[in-house]
Amino acid sequence: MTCPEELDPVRLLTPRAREVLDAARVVLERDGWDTLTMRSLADELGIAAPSLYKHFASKDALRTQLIALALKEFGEAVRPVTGVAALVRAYRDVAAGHPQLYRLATSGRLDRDALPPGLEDWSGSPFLEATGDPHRAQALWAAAHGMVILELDGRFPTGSAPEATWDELVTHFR
Amino acid sequence: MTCPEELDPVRLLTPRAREVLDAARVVLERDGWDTLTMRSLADELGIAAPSLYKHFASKDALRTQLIALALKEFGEAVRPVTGVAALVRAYRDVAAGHPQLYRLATSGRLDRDALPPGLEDWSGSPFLEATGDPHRAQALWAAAHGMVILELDGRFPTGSAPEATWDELVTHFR
DNA sequence: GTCTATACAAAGATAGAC
DNA sequence: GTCTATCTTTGTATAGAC
Repeated sequence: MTCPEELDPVRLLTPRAREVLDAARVVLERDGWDTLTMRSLADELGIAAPSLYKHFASKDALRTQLIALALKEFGEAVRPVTGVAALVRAYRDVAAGHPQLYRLATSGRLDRDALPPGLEDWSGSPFLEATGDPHRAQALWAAAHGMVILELDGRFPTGSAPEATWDELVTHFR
Repeated sequence: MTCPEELDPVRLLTPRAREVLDAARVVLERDGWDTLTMRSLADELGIAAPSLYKHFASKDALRTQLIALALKEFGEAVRPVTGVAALVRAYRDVAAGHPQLYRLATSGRLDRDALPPGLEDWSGSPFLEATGDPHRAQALWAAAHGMVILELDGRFPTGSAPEATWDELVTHFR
């Protein structure tokens, strides 16, 4: 289930810029955002660092594109499912599959003006559809995010949250 | 309600090191961790940056002390309350009162070997007491953390989570 | 415990040629 | 679109005197 054409953040990029973006994802997942440098990204592509500035004006512009791409893909990943339990399961899985991208897209302030208008809402709308109520949707999303991010950061004493904890969460919202 | 003496991370610091730590909190809340530098911290104290290394071996050592201090203080803040609703309320309030310290203490990996043994568990134990079950406690903590961190980061469309969303969360766990 | 001076490293970004 | 060369800034940390 793909996102509407007008929300697709990649649609205005040149082919080469998309290649750069793809390489950035690889480096991001390998190293994390803080240690992704314009140099390491250039190395991944086999070019010199200054060449990147022909495709993205700054590292921050690249970051914005990655976040927009994440909103699109995460939204697409959870959209096909039905019901709270399946939604939470899909949300957890897609985050676990792209941990650094998830972290980048969901942590810290968000520069909404730099995103395609409507993309953020579209990305979160599956929670509204699954719960049928805005506040319930927000609470479920926040709870799922809390579980995911604590699990990614290894914050649960056992190392990762037991299935029983996830089950507990789903039960409360069903 | 204070934490047990043997868990207090400050107990081994010199008086001057505590002053440095206090100044670090001020700078942290003002600027955030990423832009807290040894120079800005020294400026706050009115001394030269290299002088700080007489009190803390590295910036990372300072970070560890701040995190330990946060676990202690957050644990103390929520301990006196009784019941899920009051716990969640207290948790939200203490985080909102020290947003940067909360972020530092709860985001990213945690170097558990550098903390006083037992402090992390002690800090989280109010959730166990309020719910009476380990998985339920974990789920409630994760949900509360998700709400708090998304609120601190301005991730809810309205800017902060509506009271109705917090109420929704509490209702599910009561 | 504080200072000055300085080393050392890393990162973002620009200029201008090809 | 890519290169080389370079600028500029910033930050952690050490050495050694006072």
